[in-house]
Amino acid sequence: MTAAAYDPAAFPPFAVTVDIVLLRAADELTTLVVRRGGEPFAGKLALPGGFVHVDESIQAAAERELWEETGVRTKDLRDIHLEQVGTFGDVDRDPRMRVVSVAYLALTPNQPPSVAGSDAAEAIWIPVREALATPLAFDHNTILNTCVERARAKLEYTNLATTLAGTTFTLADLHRIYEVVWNAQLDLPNFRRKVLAADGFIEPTGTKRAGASGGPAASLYRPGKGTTLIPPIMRPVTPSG
Amino acid sequence: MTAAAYDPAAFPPFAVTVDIVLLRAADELTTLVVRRGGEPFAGKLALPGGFVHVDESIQAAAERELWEETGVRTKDLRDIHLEQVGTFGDVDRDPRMRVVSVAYLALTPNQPPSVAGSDAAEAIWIPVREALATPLAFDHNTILNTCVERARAKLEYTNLATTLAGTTFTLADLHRIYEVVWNAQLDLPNFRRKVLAADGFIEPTGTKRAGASGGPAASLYRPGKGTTLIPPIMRPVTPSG
DNA sequence: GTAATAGTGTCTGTGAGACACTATAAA
DNA sequence: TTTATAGTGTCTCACAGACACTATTAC
Repeated sequence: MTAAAYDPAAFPPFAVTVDIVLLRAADELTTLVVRRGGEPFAGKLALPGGFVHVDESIQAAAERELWEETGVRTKDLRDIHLEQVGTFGDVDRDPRMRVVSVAYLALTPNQPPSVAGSDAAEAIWIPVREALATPLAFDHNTILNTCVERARAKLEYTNLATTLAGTTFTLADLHRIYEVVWNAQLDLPNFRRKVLAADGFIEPTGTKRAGASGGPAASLYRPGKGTTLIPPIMRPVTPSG
Repeated sequence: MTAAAYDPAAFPPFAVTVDIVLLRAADELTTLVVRRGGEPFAGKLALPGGFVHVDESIQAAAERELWEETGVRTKDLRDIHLEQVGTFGDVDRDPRMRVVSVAYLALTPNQPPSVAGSDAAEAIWIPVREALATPLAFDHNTILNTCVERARAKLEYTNLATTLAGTTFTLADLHRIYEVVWNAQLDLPNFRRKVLAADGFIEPTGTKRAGASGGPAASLYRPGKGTTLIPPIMRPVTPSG
């Protein structure tokens, strides 16, 4: 990084974009994609995203795009999770010019806010399984796969699952989220004990919520103050996801 | 990411760089820095790095810079570890223009290859502890800290430590590396059993190496085929690093 | 011999997983 | 009453950590 290299005429013309993998835990793990109008990859599904402005940080660009394209604001719902996952910069990933894309993982509760942004009319929720089986635009299959794997891994040792659960939730809700994201079965009694034993993971609200089809009302919890889970909740070996 | 946004006149002028955090486990965890000649931050220490060329991938740029600035080739020594950690893109991180930097973590054995690259004359190995206590150029303190934390975390559940150990090593060598990187004490007998029980972590070479000051000759091992450690080797709680 | 290191044995506490069981409420 | 869910109890196995102990080599 010598001073000479900073000659404005010398540096190569790069464009920098952000791409957002927004996930929610419906009946299965689901992500938001948009259908592309123009070339290249016209008609193909793509991750929501866009250019980083010259006067905003990359993180700010990710927040802005999340809002513009999906209607999700990071300030909503006691802070949506938005996390940088990696940067994808192969030479030919965009056929028209050199574009470096920074991928972000975003998580939202299963009751997503109204999708009302400017580009959001094109937004479609589809199962991750289905999206990965479809050829997406650019290298978005790789990006999606990387972000989903990150999300799965972080459920083990962080309280990220509470972001997918919302402001209040039952232990059965949280259990379902783990099963959906990991596509695995977890013993509910053991899960309860583990979660309750993990310091700072969740806090009791003192209220209860009646179930839909019989059974006692379940205690409601809210996310705890902690962020790392000690001990972690480990994925079953050989997950089928 | 609409087609109109691709107007060559419209996209903002970004420069993209890579910065390398190269670590080795000497008496303590040590990193390679360079002293800056020109402004800004003239005379300050900085991470080695440089511009991504327009015709090379970001990963390729990281490999090239690692070679040019530190003399380390990823092909050497059964593949030096080189891994993308994160991208730093605050608006004012470079006072002259908008520069987005992709940070890479590189690990090398304690016998570093001859530092013989073009810019390598300026390269200095200093303890990470010391580097973090020094104001480095740009946001390199943040980058260094992030990369070191990544390295520490990955020792838990990957065989990354073997990259710091070299082609052959004793269990005592590997033990020392964990203690140095984590700045913690680990019970050697238990460490031995854990490492030997982890499938694919290390393989016996069948040879032995005599110690420096007494004691029986120690068995030599080489890195195993596996990459993930099951079960993981957990850091002691409240590490002092 | 003494000192240092390689390597083994063994005990204890904790936690993961399996699963039986009780309690409560809707239909 | 039946069915579904909330929540508890308990047993077993595996492993982490502590630490005593033996074996081998340099000096």
